[in-house]
Amino acid sequence: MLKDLLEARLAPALHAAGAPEGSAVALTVSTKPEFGDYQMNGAMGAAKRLKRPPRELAEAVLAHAQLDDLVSEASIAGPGFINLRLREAVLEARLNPFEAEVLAPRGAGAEASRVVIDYSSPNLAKEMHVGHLRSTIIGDALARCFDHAGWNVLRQNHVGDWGTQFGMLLAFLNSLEADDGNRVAEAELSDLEQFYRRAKARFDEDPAFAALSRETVVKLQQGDPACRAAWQRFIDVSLSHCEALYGRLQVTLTREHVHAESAYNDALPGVIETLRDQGLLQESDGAQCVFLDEFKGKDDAPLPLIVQKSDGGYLYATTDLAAVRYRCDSLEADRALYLVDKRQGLHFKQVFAVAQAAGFITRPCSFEHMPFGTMLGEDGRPFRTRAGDVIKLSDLIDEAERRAEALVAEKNPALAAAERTEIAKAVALGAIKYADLSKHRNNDYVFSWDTMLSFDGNTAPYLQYAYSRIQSLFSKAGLAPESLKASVKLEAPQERALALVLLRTEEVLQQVRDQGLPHLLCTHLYEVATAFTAFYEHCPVLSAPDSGTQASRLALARRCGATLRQGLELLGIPVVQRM
RNA sequence: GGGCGCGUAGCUCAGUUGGAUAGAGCAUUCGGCUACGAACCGAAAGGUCGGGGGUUCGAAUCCUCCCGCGCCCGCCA
Repeated sequence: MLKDLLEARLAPALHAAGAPEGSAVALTVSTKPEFGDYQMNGAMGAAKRLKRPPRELAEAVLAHAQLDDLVSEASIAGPGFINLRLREAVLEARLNPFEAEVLAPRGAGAEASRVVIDYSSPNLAKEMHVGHLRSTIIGDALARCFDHAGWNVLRQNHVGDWGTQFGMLLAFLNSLEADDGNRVAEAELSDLEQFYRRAKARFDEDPAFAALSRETVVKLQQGDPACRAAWQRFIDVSLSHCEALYGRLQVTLTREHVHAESAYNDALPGVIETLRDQGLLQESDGAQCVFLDEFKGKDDAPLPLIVQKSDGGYLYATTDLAAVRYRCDSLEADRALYLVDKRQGLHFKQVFAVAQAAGFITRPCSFEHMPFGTMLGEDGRPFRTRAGDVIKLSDLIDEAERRAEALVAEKNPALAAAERTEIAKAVALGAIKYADLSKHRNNDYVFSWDTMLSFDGNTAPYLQYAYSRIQSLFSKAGLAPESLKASVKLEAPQERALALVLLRTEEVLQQVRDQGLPHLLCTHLYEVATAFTAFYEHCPVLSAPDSGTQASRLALARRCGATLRQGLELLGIPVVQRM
């Protein structure tokens, strides 16, 4: 990375200039072009700690730094900024062997570690709805980013397949089958949402049925074979629904990534046992709880994590503790990321703390809740239909594809129907995902069809468009991008600016992995696309002044296209040749 | 009551962990196709970064106190 290259020279220089051990170089991208490419801010911070004039320390840093081969201009500005401008030759050298850096995964490199990513994790009792979108999309983008960097990624779809509502559903299923026979019941399951609603209605109206439901839960949990078989059938149908949606969304989750709640059933008594052995368990109002000093409730009262109900039943805290154990011991993860709604922040803080206290974390593994906010409608309230119902994911995708198709037809009427549909699907998918991924996940965000499908600004269609323009260059030139042998020679300022942005990609991906923030990649790709259009406006490619310039510009365009395609792919968004 | 998070341009959002004159995109106003894709580009205008105080060379960012909103806080997940 460019940044590493400079830091490797600046860190020793900062030290040699007298800065205390561990002083940050604080190298950042320059805020303005006149400040060069990168700026080092660390001299000022270090000077403060040394109580020395910052400019003087900055001068000492420059005196000690060996930068000549990398930097064409290094100057001190303001209170003690060090502004650096990289040599074109350095940029060119790193730009040209692009296949190795951009296209090929780094494989078992420096970061070859194992990361568990817990995402999507819908409840199988119901059909997937927009509430599952964020975890699914953000988690999948992160999984792709870690994959690309050579991590061993262990996707975990922690689906909800256990719990009280399954008693109700199974009881309802049984009653339908008693009435109508199996075939009809299968048909009923084709619309899970409606099935759930009907079961719930009966549960609320019919006390006998409610009682039956509760009995059914007990039978299920005791392992009654008939009950288990019906449950398994229900789960299979529900999982198939999920898989169909994952397919439409081009999400990389498959059945092998499913590690359901029920998979931890056998481990739950052991969790309680260990907690008891560790002396962490306390009974409170009949429930088994863990109280840790760091968690306080009202009036400094201790705040429990309840791990076993007074009736002996286990809770999701118990399951999550078992999952921590499994992910640490059996999966041998180095990091475990939980893409779960931010409302569960306290829950995970407690679970991770209890797991630590109980010794469940037996090896260095960082457990990280990656919270995200709620998807809101344009009225600022949680995104729902007019009637107040949750919006089914399948309906959302249908609507996006319908709108995208109309849009593509309007913008490019010349396209044949088949290609138009293909493009519309790519645009729809990009719109849905990018709308979500381009915002900081921690905040709630407002869902808007118009913003989403807009072709302007920081949107997926804009990026897809930039990519298709590059492809158009190559098809007009009548050559395949791979066949190009020329290397990039940077001359125009727009070429240089584009090169610089492209070479920042790895830095950005590093941040995405460190912080679990895919929106940083979105922002970066948008910068790539705008830098490309500036280049495209000012630097004729096909009608370049000479063949050398043309070849160089094509090589730069190719590199840019590869970065856009790769970047979008890491976000789970497809590109198209034409649109 | 306690805890967590949020509050930045009319709207939707960034802000690289304390750095230079706070940035984009929509929308608005103006300008650019006999131009490799105008599905584009350029320009203008738009701000007391919720408010006060503090820390220092320097604060949207850190500390503190208020205001407003959201969420969480013992047997749902």
